[in-house]
Amino acid sequence: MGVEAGPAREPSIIDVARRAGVSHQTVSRVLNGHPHVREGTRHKVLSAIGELGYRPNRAARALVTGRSQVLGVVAPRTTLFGPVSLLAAFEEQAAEAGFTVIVARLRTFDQASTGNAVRRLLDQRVAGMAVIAPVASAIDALRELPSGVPIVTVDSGPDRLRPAVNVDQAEGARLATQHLLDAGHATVWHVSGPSDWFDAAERMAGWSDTLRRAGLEPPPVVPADWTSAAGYRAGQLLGRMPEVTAVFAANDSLALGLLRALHELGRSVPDQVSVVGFDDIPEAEFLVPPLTTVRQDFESVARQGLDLLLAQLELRDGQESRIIAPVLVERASVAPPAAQG
Amino acid sequence: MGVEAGPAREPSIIDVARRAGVSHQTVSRVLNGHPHVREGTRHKVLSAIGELGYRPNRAARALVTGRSQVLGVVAPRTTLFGPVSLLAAFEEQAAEAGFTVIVARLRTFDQASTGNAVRRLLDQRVAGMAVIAPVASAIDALRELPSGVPIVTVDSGPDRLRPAVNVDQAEGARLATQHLLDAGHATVWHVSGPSDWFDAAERMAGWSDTLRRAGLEPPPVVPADWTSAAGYRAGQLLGRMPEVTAVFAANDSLALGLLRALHELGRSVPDQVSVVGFDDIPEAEFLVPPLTTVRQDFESVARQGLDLLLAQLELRDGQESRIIAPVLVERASVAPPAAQG
DNA sequence: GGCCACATTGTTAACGTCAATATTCTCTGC
DNA sequence: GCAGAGAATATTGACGTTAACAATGTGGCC
Repeated sequence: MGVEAGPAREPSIIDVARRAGVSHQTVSRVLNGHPHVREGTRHKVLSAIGELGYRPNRAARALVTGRSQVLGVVAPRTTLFGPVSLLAAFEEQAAEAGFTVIVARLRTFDQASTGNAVRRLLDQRVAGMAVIAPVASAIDALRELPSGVPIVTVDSGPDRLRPAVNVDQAEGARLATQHLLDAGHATVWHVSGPSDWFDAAERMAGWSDTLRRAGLEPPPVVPADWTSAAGYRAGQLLGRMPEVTAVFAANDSLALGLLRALHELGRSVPDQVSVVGFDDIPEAEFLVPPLTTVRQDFESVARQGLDLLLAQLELRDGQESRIIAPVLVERASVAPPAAQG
Repeated sequence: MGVEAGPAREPSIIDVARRAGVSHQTVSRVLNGHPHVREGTRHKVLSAIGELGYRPNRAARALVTGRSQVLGVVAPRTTLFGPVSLLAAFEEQAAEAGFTVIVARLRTFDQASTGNAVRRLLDQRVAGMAVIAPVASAIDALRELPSGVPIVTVDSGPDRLRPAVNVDQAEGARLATQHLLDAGHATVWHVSGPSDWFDAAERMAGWSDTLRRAGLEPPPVVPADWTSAAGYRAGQLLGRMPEVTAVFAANDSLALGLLRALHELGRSVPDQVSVVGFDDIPEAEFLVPPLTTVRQDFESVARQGLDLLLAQLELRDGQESRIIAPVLVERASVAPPAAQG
């Protein structure tokens, strides 16, 4: 049957054309769903493709069209629940929309690393970029960069220059703080995230605004980072202050460390101290006590971010920034303050 | 100065050549570090590259060479600490080695989804693939697939057919179990992960082997998945059994749920019940009590996995499977059994 | 039955790069 | 100062695809 024993080159559009008895351009038309292909012809081509196990060469396609079906994502190199969830959701949804995703990981958010990450993605000729860089300096670095491609910032704070998708962090903080006030607490203390993170700043702002709006002067913030260790230290501090009856922790890991410190100090939660976290990590429900917290819908953030990016790519409408509302998840770590302060 | 107002086409190797006053092939030689380029020429080319902001077109390069600097990873679509850490480490190290990584996420591990994921990566003409699919069925699916490219399985169990990198899960379980026995417990109970996961099976095997080697018949396994919810349910069961004084949980999330249940049942940890987890999630140290657990070095797993893959790509030595030893992290959740059982 | 419109197919020329093959320098040795 | 051997550079031709354009077929209408 004239079988050549070649070095197993992958079949090309030409091989398919030969087998189907048409020109390679007709194959291309079938591949790209162009009109004006007779049904019988289309069928012949399709079966040739099947028999040969042909798969289009994306490099060749990208070369000739100058476009790629690749999206880049800049994401922090961390195992924090928020960024991880968001990234996974974005990757999954981009794949469903037919895009390939490449990720540039960021260990630090300084100008140089951010610039390098973006350049790496640009080197890959990505069609567009989503930036998950929840730190102001990283977003600033973007400003300096000659982009050339559409960029969306996701969960990285509002941006006057680019479309952005964000969870309303301040609103989440408001929900948490107000919930504690509504339970009857005289005021609410706050253990904050690292101050250069946008979410941390917004949560802090939402917290203090809520207090002020209730006619209260916010107590001093306990600064921390996102770790349980920092939460533990904060708890050792706050737990020794009898006037502290309600604490809003900037995320669930902090709250977890806080709970441990309060426990060690013999301060019962929620009887003596109420605690609210942020994120709703899968473990939150099973802490002692089950943690009241604020949930962010990362699926939705990812979907909106992708949609925003695609809107830019396709030059269609819907390029305005979007805000996602968080939601309070009530569990057992909040109660009215004990009668005797 | 003869500036053309074109549609801002990206500069090509030809533009660089023109600017440097050499042929495009010379530019190519400089780009690829070939010998026989005069120092002065190299310098001219390099500055032309800088002035033009030229970046090589990878699509063109991939097209002509038939190779790509892209690695594919199949990874579960989850926020579990283990897979997430491993994936992040692999991505980072691959990037350092000059490779681009694309990830195919797996929601379920059945033959069909695994096949699709692999095919998606193959469509992208990846040079090699790392598979993080800690479930037997997924690894089986690989066997059916015409690969064409080197594949390494990582943290997915030993594989007779392919090189693999794994943490010695059984050894980790042995460390945990033996540690509890050494503390004086009569036996050790086990809350297992989902039985189709390789790690879960190995940890169970390591646990029961250790008991048998100590002359003990393993008590019934409490089956669970990886979630805190399942750990909580297991704890409600085990906590009611006075003879249970030591529990090895297949991961830290399970242990966390377990701790809550024990706490609710008034069983003190570690005074009445000792608990050991697995993974050493960042929160483990701040649970009540701080959790003794087994740490896996995912950085190292990723490094070995990448190295194994590159060894195959470059047809060099070092293609044998590798095993990474886990390590016991002692904290406060283990103590000798109470005097009165 | 001839002509026109349009549907269908084919042909040719890029896209940017590297490999293979020429060509032109630049020495070295005598 | 000329041959010959390399070194250094240039020229040409793929790679697999799509776009632009050219060519052919097909039917309807008068």
